[in-house]
Amino acid sequence: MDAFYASVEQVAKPSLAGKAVIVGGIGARGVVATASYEARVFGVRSAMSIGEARRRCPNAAFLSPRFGLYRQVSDTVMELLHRLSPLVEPLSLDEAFIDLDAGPHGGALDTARVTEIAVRLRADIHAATGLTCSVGAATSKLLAKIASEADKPDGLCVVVPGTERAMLDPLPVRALPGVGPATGDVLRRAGLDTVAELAAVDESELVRLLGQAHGHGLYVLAAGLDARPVVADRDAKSVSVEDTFATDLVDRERITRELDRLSIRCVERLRAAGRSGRTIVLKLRRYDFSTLTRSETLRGPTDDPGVVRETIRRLAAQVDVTGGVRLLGVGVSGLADFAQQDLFGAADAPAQEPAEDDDAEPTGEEPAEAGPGRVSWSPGQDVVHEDFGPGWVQGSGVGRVTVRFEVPGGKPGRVRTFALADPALRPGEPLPLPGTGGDRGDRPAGPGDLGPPDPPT
DNA sequence: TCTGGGGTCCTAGGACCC
DNA sequence: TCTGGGGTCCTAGGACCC
Repeated sequence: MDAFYASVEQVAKPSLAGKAVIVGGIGARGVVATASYEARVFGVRSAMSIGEARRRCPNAAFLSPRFGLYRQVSDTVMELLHRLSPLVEPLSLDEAFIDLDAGPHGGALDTARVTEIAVRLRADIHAATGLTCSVGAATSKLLAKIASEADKPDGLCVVVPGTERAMLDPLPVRALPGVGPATGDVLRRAGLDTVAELAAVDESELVRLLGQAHGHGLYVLAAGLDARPVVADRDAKSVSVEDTFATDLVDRERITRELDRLSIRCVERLRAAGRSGRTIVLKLRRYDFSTLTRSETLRGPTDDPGVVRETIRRLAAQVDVTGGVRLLGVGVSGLADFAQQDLFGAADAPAQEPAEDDDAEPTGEEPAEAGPGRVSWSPGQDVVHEDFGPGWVQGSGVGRVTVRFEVPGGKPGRVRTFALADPALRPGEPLPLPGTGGDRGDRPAGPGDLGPPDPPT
C-alpha cells in the first residue's frame, strides 16, 4: 500500500485529501511512522523525529496512529489477496507476497495474464478501500519486491522473465533487502556500490566481509538465484511491548510500576494470541540512548502475569539506572504453541492479582496536559458530539479542543472549538472507509469471498 | 522538540554434554 | 604425560525491516 497510514487518514478525513499528512508519535519524543507523498515533497521521511518533521513541513496535519482502523483496512486488502492464492505471506499490515502459481490462475501465467490479474487486483483494492497500492510481479520474491518499489506510488511493474539481470544490475546495493546502513558502509569501503559489482565478486569475498550467513545470502540475491518460497501463516516467535517516556524516569519505584504495567500488557497480548513463552526479556534504554536487554529462561512456558512481572522485577533489580531511563520494554520469546496451564506458572506465582493501584498516575506516554476532568485528546482521534455528530480532533491545548466534523466519503467538514471537558464531546469509534462494496463479479470466488467488511462493532 | 514500536535473524562466548 | 571435537542451550548485542 502507498503511504499506508497517511493514505487511510486522507480517505477517512475528507478535508485532508491532497494535503500533507504525517502520522506518528505526537509526543515530545515521537517519530514519523508514515508521511503522505504531499509531505514527502518537503523531505519528511519515516523514522524522522516529529520535531524535524514540523520544521520541514509545519503546515502538515500531524496525527496519532489509529492502528485498529489500519488493521481493519489491512484485513480487507489481505482478503482480496487470498482470492488470488492461498499462499499469501504478509510482511506487515500493508505489504504481502503472493504466490500466484499456487492459486486458481496457476499454470497459465504469462506476462499478459499476470498484468491482467494485477490491474484487476489494484482496481478491487481501490474499490474496497479508496486506497492506491503498488504491485510488483516477477519470478522471485527479490525481483517482485524491487518491482513493487520501482513505480511507487500507484505503480504496476511486471518483470518479464529473462530481464531480471537488467533490472538488478544498475541498482545500488542498498536496494537489496538486508543491506542497511552498516552493511552498506562495509560494501562501499570494499568498492562495491552496485548490484552488478556485487554479482561479479566471489562468494568467499562476501563471506569474509559480512560473515557466513549474510555473505552467502547476499551473494545468492545479487546473483539472482533467490528461490525463497512464499510462506503463509508464519507463527510469531516473540511478543513484546515497550514505552518511551516523555521525560526520563529516575525513580526506582516508578520504574517498577511501569514495568508491572508493561508486564501485564505483554501477557494480555500473549494470551490473546493463545500462546505462552519460556524466555522473559527486559529491555531498557538509558538517558544516553544506550540500550540493554536482560533475559531469563524459565523451566517451562508461562502466560501468567505474576510470573512475568516477578521475573521482570528480578531482572530489573540487576541493572544500574543512574542517569535515568527513557524506554522500558517487556517481551516473551521461546513461544509454545498453546496457552499452557498450571504446570509451573500458577504454582510459582504469587496468588494476588496485580492490583490496579495506579489509577491516579498518568503513564509516561500520555500527553502532559491531561486537562481538567481527566480529559485529554490526541490529534486525529475520533470523537462524537451530541449536536454535531462524528468528527475528529484537529488539535488541543490551553483548555480547548478543536474538532472537524466530517465522515469518510463525505464532504470536507467544518471546524468547531470546545472546552477540553465539554460534556457533549465524547471519544468515538473509527468509521469504516467508504468502500463501494465493489464486487466486480468476474473474478473467481475464493473461500474468503465474503463481500464487503462488516462495520466495526 | 534528536532518535517509536513491533518484529526477525545472526553472531559470539560460555556452560554443559557425550 | 597441559588440554579433542562436536553439538545444544542460554545470554547479550546488533543489524535490519516496516
